[in-house]
Amino acid sequence: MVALQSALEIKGAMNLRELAQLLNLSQTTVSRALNDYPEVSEATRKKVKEAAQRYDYRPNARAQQLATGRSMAIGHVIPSSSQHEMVNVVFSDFVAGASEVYAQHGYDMVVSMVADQDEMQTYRDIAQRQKVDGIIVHGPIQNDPRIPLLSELGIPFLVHGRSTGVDASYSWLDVNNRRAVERATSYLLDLGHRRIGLVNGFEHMDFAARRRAGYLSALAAKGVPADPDLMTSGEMTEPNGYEAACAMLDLDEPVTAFVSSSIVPTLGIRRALEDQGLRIGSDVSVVCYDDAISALPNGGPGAPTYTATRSSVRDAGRRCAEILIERIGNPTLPHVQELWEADLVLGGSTGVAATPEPADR
Amino acid sequence: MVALQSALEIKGAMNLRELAQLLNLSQTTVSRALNDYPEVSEATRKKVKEAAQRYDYRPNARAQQLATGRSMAIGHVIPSSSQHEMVNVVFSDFVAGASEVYAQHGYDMVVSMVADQDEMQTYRDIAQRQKVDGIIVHGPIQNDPRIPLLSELGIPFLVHGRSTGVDASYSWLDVNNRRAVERATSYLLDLGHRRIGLVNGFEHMDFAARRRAGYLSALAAKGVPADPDLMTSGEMTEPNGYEAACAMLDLDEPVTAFVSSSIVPTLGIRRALEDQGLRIGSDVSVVCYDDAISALPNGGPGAPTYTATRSSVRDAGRRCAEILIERIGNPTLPHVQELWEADLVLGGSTGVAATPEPADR
DNA sequence: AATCGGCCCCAAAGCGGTTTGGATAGGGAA
DNA sequence: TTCCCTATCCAAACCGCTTTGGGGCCGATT
Repeated sequence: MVALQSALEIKGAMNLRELAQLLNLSQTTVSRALNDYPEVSEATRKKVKEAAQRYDYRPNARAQQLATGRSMAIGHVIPSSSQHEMVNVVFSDFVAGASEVYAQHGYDMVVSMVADQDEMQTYRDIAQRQKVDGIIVHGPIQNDPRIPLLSELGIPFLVHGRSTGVDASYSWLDVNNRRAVERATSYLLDLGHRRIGLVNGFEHMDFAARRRAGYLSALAAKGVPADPDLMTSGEMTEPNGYEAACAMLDLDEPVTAFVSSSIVPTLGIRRALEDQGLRIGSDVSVVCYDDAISALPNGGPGAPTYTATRSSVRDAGRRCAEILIERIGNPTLPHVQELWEADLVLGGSTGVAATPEPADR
Repeated sequence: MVALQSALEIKGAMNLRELAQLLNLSQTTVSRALNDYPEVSEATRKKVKEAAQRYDYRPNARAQQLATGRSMAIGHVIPSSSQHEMVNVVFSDFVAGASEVYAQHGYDMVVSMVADQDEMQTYRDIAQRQKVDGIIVHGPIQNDPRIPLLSELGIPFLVHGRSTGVDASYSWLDVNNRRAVERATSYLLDLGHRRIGLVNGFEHMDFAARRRAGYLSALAAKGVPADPDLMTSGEMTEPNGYEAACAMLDLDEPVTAFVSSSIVPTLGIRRALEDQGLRIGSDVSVVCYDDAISALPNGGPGAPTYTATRSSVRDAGRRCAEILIERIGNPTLPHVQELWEADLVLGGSTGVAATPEPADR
């Protein structure tokens, strides 16, 4: 006893065998007592749990994982190409939501950021080496090869977003990006705007392509021709928003309104407008896609709230985690496909078009 | 052979025993061949590696972890209290840097976001259950209890930042926050500013306390009294920057310059200045602490580059990962303590004080 | 020819849990 | 009293890999 005590002090950790020995019980019984199996008497269970508490016994996770066949971890692979798109700001809020749910269910989150060319290999590795029990796929592109790969590998996964062009059925959670931007654009058209600039993310990304489609569809519905000069796509950064806005404001027929893909490039758009002495809302309207990021909220004290299509990426993270955990528990469940509608929140950044005359060149 | 083939197709994965059987070799030999042990002939090694390749064999990570006693993973625990401080923007860039290095060394990154009251338990759990081989401590506060805890648990760890008040020696990497802000403040004083506002993060965070100390020290050196009205601390968000700036601009003796803790609140400061029709650089000077965040770079096309103390948080992430991995390899190494100096980059956001008269009340 | 030392390879024992297939004892039914 | 059943516990197998401690085999040494 004393020997064990001091061994404990030295080792700092204790294993099941030692604990069982200490209690004069078998490992089986101790394990069952701790895991609330019924074939242990209440008296014994109590004794065991008390001892576990006193000696601060915690089962070795690695051994547990091997024995149970579960890793109790969920993988997030982030391609480094989409670092600017994903990693910053948006991704971290998503992760915050997801990990909340993971913690509740005892899951860990393993994040790999990986170079593009290694990406498929990384998925293979993660799945076949059984590092995780499930995977969340971020930033799907059109015809995303990761989806058939993961289906083939047979590991539960969930796509945050969707991938047009992928035939197979899979689980996903997406915001209706097309509809959101369609409504935003429509709204601007209703206000009389005819020169509406789209500051989009990279359009090989599925969400960006859908947003573009929504933009075009709204224009088409009102019979307004699309103008390539009014559509840009690129990294969703502040400087990119600025440059795009400058270019569109310098056109012969400048834009009178913007649809922006995120609050971050919108900061750049605002800066461009200020440079030209234009006022948001009255001179030029801006609608942005608002992911409800905590560090950069839309609105707040004294801030002009942007008219925005809003959908919380943190909530999405939470829900994605829930769905995936459920699928891990029962992989034969039919695929979950959730399409969220974004709110269109009216703010002070939009107003009727200043010069309604369509300026016949 | 044919039977094994089809079994492979069904299972999707193959284990060492099966591979060994297929090759008419023992598991020992196969394992040694794959892991480049010398006691295997080149011919055999070649055969084994080819077979492994052909059957796409990958060792089960869980079994490997149990057998080797290493998890090949590094833990990051982020207290949810500092979500706004850490998780967003800054944290994700740090992680991007770190995971680059992890990938090179075959380590995985496990991230836990956890409620404050559970934090210590989480560390205990992670360490004793051996989920990871090392831990990076984020957002140290003054007298941070995590440091003695982790020392006691005997798991290699590295603090990003430092913790004043902790006696024991430990490994850390920090930026000289005090010096950086001291220099920034000094610079503003040299330009003739006497009413300099400090928009700081929460000052129980160690880095924020040090920055305040640097601010105060610069004032003291020039004999300028500190004014509590000119010092705020809080979340490093846009709205907070705005509110702090507004309050300081509304004082009887308003500020003529700001020292800001991050690019994010600086966005709010800029907004406050615009509201009052004040121009950055000429009317009011701003120096900010720039973590070189990719989505919100300082400067860029057409952007006024802020005068800033700059230090890349992504580089810090990279270096932290390197140090920790080294410590994991050899835990008896003396503690590494790296203090980085931040650059003071001059930009367009600072200028001589507009009204040099100290306004004797 | 007998011994020795490398070189290759193998069987088996871990790693630290969970889970299977009994064994034992005590209580109730016949 | 005898028999059976249930409640409780245990020894051993197992998860899939690494690593220890040999054991042949072969050419070289004496």
